[in-house]
Amino acid sequence: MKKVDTESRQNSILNAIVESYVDNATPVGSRAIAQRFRNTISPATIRNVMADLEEKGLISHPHTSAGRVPTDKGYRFYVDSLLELKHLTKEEEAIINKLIHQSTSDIEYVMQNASKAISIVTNVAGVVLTPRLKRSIFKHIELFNMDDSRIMAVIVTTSGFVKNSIMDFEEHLTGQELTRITEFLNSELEGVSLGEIKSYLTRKLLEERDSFYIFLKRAADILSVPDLFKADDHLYFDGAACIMSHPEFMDIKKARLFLMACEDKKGLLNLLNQDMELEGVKIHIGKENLYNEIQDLSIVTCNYKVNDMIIGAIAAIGPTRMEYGKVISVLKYISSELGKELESLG
Amino acid sequence: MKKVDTESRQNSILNAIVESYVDNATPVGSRAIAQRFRNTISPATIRNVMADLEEKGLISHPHTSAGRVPTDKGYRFYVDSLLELKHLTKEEEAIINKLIHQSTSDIEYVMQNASKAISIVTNVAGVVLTPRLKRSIFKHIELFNMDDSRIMAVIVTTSGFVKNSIMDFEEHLTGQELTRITEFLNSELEGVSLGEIKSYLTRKLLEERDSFYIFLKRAADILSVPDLFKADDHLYFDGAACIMSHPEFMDIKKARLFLMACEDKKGLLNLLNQDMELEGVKIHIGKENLYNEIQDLSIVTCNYKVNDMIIGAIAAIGPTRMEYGKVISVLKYISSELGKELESLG
DNA sequence: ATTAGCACTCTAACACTTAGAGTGCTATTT
DNA sequence: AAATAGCACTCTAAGTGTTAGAGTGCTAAT
Repeated sequence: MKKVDTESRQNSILNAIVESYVDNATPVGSRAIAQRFRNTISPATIRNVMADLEEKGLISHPHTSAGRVPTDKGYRFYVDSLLELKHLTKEEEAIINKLIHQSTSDIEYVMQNASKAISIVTNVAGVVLTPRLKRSIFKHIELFNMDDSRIMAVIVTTSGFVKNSIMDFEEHLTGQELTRITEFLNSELEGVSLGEIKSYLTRKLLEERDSFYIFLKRAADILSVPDLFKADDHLYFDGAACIMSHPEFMDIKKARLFLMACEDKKGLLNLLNQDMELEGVKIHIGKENLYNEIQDLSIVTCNYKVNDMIIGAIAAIGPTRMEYGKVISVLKYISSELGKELESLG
Repeated sequence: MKKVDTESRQNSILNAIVESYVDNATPVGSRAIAQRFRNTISPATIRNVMADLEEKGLISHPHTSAGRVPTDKGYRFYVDSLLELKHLTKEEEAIINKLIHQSTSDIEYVMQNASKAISIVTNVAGVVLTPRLKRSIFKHIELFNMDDSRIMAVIVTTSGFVKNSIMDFEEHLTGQELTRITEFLNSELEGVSLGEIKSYLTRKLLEERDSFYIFLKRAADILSVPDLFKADDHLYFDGAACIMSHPEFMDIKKARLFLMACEDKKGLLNLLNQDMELEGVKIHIGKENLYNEIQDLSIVTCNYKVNDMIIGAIAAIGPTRMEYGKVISVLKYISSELGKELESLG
């Protein structure tokens, strides 16, 4: 009899279990798996393998005599080693493109639609984090007096994002002075990321020692207003309703906990800000490593770029039982399309 | 025997039914009502009155032998004629104030917190519509060249709202020209609402016939960019999770429909924009007159003002069985606090 | 090493029963 | 005439059995 690689058979059976469970949301039995293998392996054999997988902690029994269900660890192994990406259909790409590439210059609208696109195509909730200002590249600044004691600054980034901030400023600057400072900053800061402006100007300050110093200092003071780079922490969310179509949320209690997690902007913000730094798609499964240890919830995140610069992140939130292969592909695709759209707006 | 006013007794019994049902979410029987009246009326009598109320369509039987439940029509009568406003507790006011009067100049944050305040205090979902630009009063404008073909306009309103828009403009204007136009607009438009700017300038145009005409025309052209007043259609939403604590959403199907209604930004936007025009609190009960006829959902809306000018709206969305008296008071209070906060930011 | 066979377990579904809450009607009281 | 007590009736929700079927784990056979 031909020798079978135990390891690889275990893997392919785990793979089958996960996929069957993701499809049907019902514990999967040995018979069902055997059928997936066109009965080339008997249910009894599969039961043995299942026992092994259970010992490894990759699957579990809800009750003595029910089928098997993947554990968090099982999903983890699946996404790390087994999973195959699923290509998007033409229709899905069309839906996404239609939503994202609207001919509008309204970034808010694009973001909102991106989150909607995620949720429609993946059938789980979609989240979009606005472009991080600190990561954005300076394009243009304009300063002007609002009244005697307040200056308004308008900063435009290469990704088309506009940030304005009103600041109190004790000493009144004349329009001329402001214009000079504006011109100076515009010529000086081109291509600098907003996050670096402060240190950039400080460095400049150290170099300069002549009459220019005071002038430069003033410009730095204006831009050091704390509020200027704050408040770009908006999350766009969509798909709360479609989440409810998953059978795991038959129990309202669970549905509620899920929604609470979705509404926890701070937690999501932290997670996205962290994940953003890492390349590619990141997956958080169940209790694994979430800020919030309560429920059967997975989050898949992916950053997006403008002109090859990481600038924000998008995510899908759903039950641990989700189509990871598809979700990953969708996020990658949307990330790329969103990046393109933002470039065109910039 | 003393003669009893049938009408007024019917009313007070309806009142008791509604309030009991709102409290307990369970069909209310004659015994329970009798107890509410400290048994000054017997259950049998109440049954007779209930039969009358049912004939009038104000209450109904879920099943032959269950208690009574208010119909949409019953709620309508209740809110129109019977309802007593409920005062907020000091604690509730404190929660609201803490959320709204943050010492931040970030309007987004204030709006988000206002929606959260609604949902926390009323235990239904809260919605806040951003200040309508068209209703806002012009305070300041700044125009500057982004590059050869694009001008950026930044408009500041008295409510502290800042709107910026980038527009393509065939003919290049020099910085000087732009500055002159800016100065002109600033002196000319003070106190005009953004919605009236267009007609205001058109009127001016008709009056003027001299060399100033071209100049004025140009200014009008710049401000007639369609995008400038668009895109202030953001809704802040909070409380999807807390909605799930209501027993009417035990059935996931209903929960889902409810969430779908909450996510229907367009529908809500329409409703809020309409209601905004009317003074005071507006209530939409059940199938009564909602854009969406599917479910047991009520929406209560209230506009808010800045400097006595109606400028936006807030709303509470929940099951028809909600504490109208409280919700109304809360919306009024939050509307007023939100207005104050915006004035202080302006 | 694999598989067939079989005893065993657990659930989900269905039928049946029952307690209790509530109604509506009628006769009685005030 | 209006209010109420009394009572038969209805319907639900909860509990109890029962059963079919899906699934397991073990052992013996291949």
